[in-house]
Amino acid sequence: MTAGGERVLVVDDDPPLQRMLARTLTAEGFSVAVAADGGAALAEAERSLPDVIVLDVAMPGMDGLAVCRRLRAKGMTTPVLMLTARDAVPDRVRGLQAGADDYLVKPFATEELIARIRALTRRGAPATERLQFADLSLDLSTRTATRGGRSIELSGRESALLELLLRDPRSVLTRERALEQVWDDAAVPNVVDRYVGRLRRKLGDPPLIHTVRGVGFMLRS
Amino acid sequence: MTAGGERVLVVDDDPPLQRMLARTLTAEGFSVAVAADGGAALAEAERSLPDVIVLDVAMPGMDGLAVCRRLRAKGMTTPVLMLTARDAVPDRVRGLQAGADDYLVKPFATEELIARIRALTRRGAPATERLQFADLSLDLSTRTATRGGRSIELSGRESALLELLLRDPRSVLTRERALEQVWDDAAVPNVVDRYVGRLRRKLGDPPLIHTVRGVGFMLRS
DNA sequence: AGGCGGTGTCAAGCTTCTTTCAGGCTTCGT
DNA sequence: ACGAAGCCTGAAAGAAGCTTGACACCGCCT
Repeated sequence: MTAGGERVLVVDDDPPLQRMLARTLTAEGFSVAVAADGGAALAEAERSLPDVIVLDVAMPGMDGLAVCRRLRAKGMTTPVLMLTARDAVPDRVRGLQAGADDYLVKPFATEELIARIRALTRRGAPATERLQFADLSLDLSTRTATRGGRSIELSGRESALLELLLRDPRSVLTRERALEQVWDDAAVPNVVDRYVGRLRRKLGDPPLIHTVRGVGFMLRS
Repeated sequence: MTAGGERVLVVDDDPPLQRMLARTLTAEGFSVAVAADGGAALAEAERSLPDVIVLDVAMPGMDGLAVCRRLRAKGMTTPVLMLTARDAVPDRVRGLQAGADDYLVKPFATEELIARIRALTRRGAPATERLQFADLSLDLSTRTATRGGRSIELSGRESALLELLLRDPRSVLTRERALEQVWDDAAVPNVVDRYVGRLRRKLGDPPLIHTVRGVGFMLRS
């Protein structure tokens, strides 16, 4: 919305489509970066922290679903718009479950693509780098938490979980939601407890992460 | 699913579809309210602050687009999922421009509806459900009561029982009703007394829970 | 190869919650 | 004032759920 326009990362392995998207989006005032495969996409997403990612499902190597899961696992919540050639419902569902925020079937009208990107940037948290609560803060780009001046290195999962807690302090994070957001659906629920434990130890006293028995965990002073 | 499921407002003028949606969503753990036209939808949305609104585009009187615009004009940012029978792109674009967050074309797979609702509820600020009476309030999602600024952690049963009292203050809650609502039918009636006792102790003075001898208990200042 | 950090699994130990019982206490009717 | 009925609460057993140490596995770097 500001002078430079929102930054969009386009991930697609098809050069003509890349060019088309880049041109269209630029013309609409977005500033566009392009990545041609999953690995490049992850690297670029972490480096430049775009406002939206437009992600093709079908790619050689790591496909769009995997890229999206990896992003979420790293704790990135950047809105993802998934592009696919297939229209079968199970695929659409899988896309959303992988953590995508929206879904568009090829071929699409460019107007619609733009409207959807706008909808995502409008509602998405503006790619905040830093989350805070009480004397705790978390820098997502470096995965470093700070508590009372002391800085604490976190692993990917630890940071993703803490982020989830920080995005909604004083409200309960259920195991289900944590599993869904931070892990791929196949993990055993206990893994959440395990990581909560690690975070508690790392974050020190007084405790900030509270258990709500039978429900989940919560951040509160 | 989760203990305090997300609240969904379904707006549709077609009773069979209403029923279908209500049943499906309830089964998935959402708590569902239904409105049959635009006016009712706006009123209900303001009253109950749902977590997501599922909105049919085609309705007599005020249509879905208008409802959505009115919501946004009032400053409500509740995520809106628009339902439509038409698949033409211009309509989809108009929906998103009216401020909808997502769009689904009828007929749709219920799985997909659910996946999309989940994707939307993941972001929105969780309008927490809060019950109040006198200087006492209760947040169901965190099971925390507040009395005169002092916050009090409650266990599952304690919170459920207090909820029941708070939903109907100044009217008598019989043991039978409490057993029926909070316990499975097999418990001995004395459990209720036991829990009333605990609540009284936790909530402190002056007492709010009064005994109505031979009948049950009541909330009153 | 070997070491290392990060991750996922399991099971035992521990804490907290729930329920029951029984005896003391209060209230009500006579 | 007395007895009966009903209410309240301490103690303790049992259940449910959380926490944590130990360990296996993986990918990565040396």
